[in-house]
Amino acid sequence: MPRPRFEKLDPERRQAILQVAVEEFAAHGFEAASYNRIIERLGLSKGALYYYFDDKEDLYATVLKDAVQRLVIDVGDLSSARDIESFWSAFEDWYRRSLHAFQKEPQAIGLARTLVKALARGNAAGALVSLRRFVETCMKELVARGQELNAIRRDLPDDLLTAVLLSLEEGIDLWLADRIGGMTPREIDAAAVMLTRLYRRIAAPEPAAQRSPKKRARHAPKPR
Amino acid sequence: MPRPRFEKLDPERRQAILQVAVEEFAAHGFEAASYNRIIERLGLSKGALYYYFDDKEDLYATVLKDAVQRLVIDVGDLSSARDIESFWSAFEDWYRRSLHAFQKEPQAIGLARTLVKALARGNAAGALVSLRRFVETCMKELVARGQELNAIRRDLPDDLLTAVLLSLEEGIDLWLADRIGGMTPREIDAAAVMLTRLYRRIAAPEPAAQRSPKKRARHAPKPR
Amino acid sequence: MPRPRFEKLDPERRQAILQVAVEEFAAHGFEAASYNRIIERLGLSKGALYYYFDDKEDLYATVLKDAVQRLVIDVGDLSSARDIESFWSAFEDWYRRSLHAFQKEPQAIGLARTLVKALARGNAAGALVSLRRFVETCMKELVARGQELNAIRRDLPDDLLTAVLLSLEEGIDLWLADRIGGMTPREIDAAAVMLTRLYRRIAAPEPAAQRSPKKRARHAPKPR
Amino acid sequence: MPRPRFEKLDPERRQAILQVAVEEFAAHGFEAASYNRIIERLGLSKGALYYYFDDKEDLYATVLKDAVQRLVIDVGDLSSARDIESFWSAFEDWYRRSLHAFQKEPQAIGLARTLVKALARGNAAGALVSLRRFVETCMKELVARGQELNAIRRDLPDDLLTAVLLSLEEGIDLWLADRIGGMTPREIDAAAVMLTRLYRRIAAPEPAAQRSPKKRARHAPKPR
DNA sequence: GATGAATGAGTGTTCATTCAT
DNA sequence: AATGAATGAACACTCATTCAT
Repeated sequence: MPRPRFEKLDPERRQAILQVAVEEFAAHGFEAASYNRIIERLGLSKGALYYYFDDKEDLYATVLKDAVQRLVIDVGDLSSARDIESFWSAFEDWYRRSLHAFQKEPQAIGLARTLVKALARGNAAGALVSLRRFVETCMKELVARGQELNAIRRDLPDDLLTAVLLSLEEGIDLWLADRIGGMTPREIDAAAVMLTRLYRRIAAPEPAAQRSPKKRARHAPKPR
Repeated sequence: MPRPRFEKLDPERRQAILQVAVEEFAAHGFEAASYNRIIERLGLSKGALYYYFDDKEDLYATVLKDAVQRLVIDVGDLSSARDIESFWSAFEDWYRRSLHAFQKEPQAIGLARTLVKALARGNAAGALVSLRRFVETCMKELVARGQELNAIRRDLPDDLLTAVLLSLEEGIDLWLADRIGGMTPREIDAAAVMLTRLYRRIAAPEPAAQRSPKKRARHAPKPR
Repeated sequence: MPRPRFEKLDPERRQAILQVAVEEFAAHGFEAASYNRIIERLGLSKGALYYYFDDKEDLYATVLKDAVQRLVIDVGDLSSARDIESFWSAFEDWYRRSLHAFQKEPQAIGLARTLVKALARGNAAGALVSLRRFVETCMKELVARGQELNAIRRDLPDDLLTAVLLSLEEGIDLWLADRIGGMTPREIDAAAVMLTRLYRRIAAPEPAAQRSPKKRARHAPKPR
Repeated sequence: MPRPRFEKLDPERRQAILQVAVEEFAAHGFEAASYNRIIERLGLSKGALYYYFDDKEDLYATVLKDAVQRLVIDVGDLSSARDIESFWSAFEDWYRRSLHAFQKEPQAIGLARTLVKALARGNAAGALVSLRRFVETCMKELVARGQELNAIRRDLPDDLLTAVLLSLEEGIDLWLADRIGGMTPREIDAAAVMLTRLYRRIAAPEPAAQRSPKKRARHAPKPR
């Protein structure tokens, strides 16, 4: 399903194909992207791309997987965190490195924005399935680790927390897309701090236990 | 521009048309929705729908406007708030009433999710323009009022705050879409409280001034 | 065929209908003109125009006939001409008066341009037939009278002469359309003179007999 | 833009396509011609013609360019003319050769008639642009050369002269369309002479200087 | 007399995909 | 291994015209 002999292509050609595909998918999303347009822009024959990829979806999945591999490297460090602050500073560190990576290919941000929608499609039947599993796994591990350390709340339904974090990412990406290209390294560092705090705001546990119980009761009766 | 003689149709027929259109747009978003499919599912002839609507966009705008009128009633109460807590409790109240309204037609939540994307299209030239202006105005007034009362932060770039709030709404809608249909009134009340707190988390000002400055400095160096 | 009860309408309403129709046909020609657009712009019901006119073609024919009646008044004076010069000066006089008439409704020039093409259509089956006969008759009489007086050549096949004169009119109309609106009465008089001379150039007999016979023989052996 | 891989088709097939397209465009003009009808008459699938041509306009432009290349060969000889008579006899010579060429594919005359209208369309944005430039250049050079030699008048506004010459061509083409197919070579030679004289009548300078000034004044007061 | 809802074939164009070579 | 010609359903949208009321 993924891609049979695409791997054997010389890397240069391979990159060229992925590059054009990234642009198309980033600009229009999966559904509205045109396989034909990609082929045309690449200047290769109609059958050629079908020789490398089963499908529009297969190409999309490949593009995504490639981008993920290049950009979202080493999320794993988070597992070394030992308390709340070290968890979030590890997150911030990873996020900062990610932003720097993204700055080098800003159109990949557009790609990331399409991800959520594409994975949500019920018909993500083919090649996207494994990618979705991968993303979900990463997410779950990150959340689980955070919850272990009391860095991430437990009071929200799991899928709501997930949905909210993903959509937050989407909104941030939308905002970043137009700006990251023109940012200085300094500004990117600052953005990483600022945006991490956004994630933390959403994800952190209720302050209840740490503050006076009265106060919490006053303005935020517990859900459910 | 909006819709010429559609108003005069007997309400039953009118609702039937809007109902099918809502389903299509909610399921696929504006771009991917098929005017043809709507016609087909309604069982009427090709030109018939064009007799009522100028355009695919016109139909979409009509569907949206109709939904907005039925569902997003009286946001205005927020302006009566006098301090932070009354602002958020007014918000919560409005949100709860909205959720109850949405429960009666759960597919409208899908519609709402398409809104942001559709309005973002630069070419929202025709019938959507006034709707976009309306939504933007509402949003701005709400934020402005909140900031006046110190209920909403001022430290984020305006457009980032907007983007984040809108995407949060999208994520919540996605989560709600599958669930709201089966909720009891009680559960809806609880959800309103819980979700309002999510918005508040994102939107509230930094606690800095109210707490000991050291604490803030420890885990959240100010952005920029 | 022509139009059943359209005549009974109060003149104001009648003129309004014709006015809009003129604009549409002048702007797009018969084929590309849209009956629907005319109806829409008039703001009346779909069936209404079909109540007055059998057909798109019927409306077009009516519009033309009306314009002809208002604008091409009294060509008849030409028959009073007694020699070559008086023929052409009568022509010039008529042409000048026509131009002044056209200046008051410049869009009618656009209409005139569509005439030739529309009449040429083999399928001018319906209402256009009588109009075509009328135009042809006028033309024939004018040419016949001119030939009687030796003001118009006899050496060309009849239909070629006709075709050439009509197309000349078309070219001139095309040129006039953009300009006549902004002309002073003086300029219109001058244009009438200039343009009459164009028609005369094409239509006048070969100078042969009046000049030395050698010259003619040298460069223009008679056709057929 | 023009046509990508259409050139590589085996000439037979290529000609078949162009032939059908010529017929359609010649019969209806660009706007009213139906791309669908062409496809249908060719018996190929919907997308097939779009494989060869970007557009309806692209097909039309291709058809025109092809016809121009085969038919309007070597206008250039006119530049060798040294005086009035040699200018017009060169013109006549070129015209005769053109007519002989046209006789072999009489429907191309219908095509030529559509040319002017199509080029006049303001939106001749795409493939037609270069063709329009070519035609305009030819025309301008011809007129300029004629004026240099005093073979062509200078007393008319440029655009009027152009409009009149083009429309004359249109009228002549209309007349020729039905007849050229059945003409003998002899008749074609005669027609070339006759028609050249028509062009000359329109285009030649006023005889003023050669005759007594009184005479001219009598029947033709100068325009403007 | 007059309406206006309805028709359905038509327009040009794009789509992802297949398959004989 | 690779091509590129071909497909045909789908797209949004317009057309002149009809007919029950």
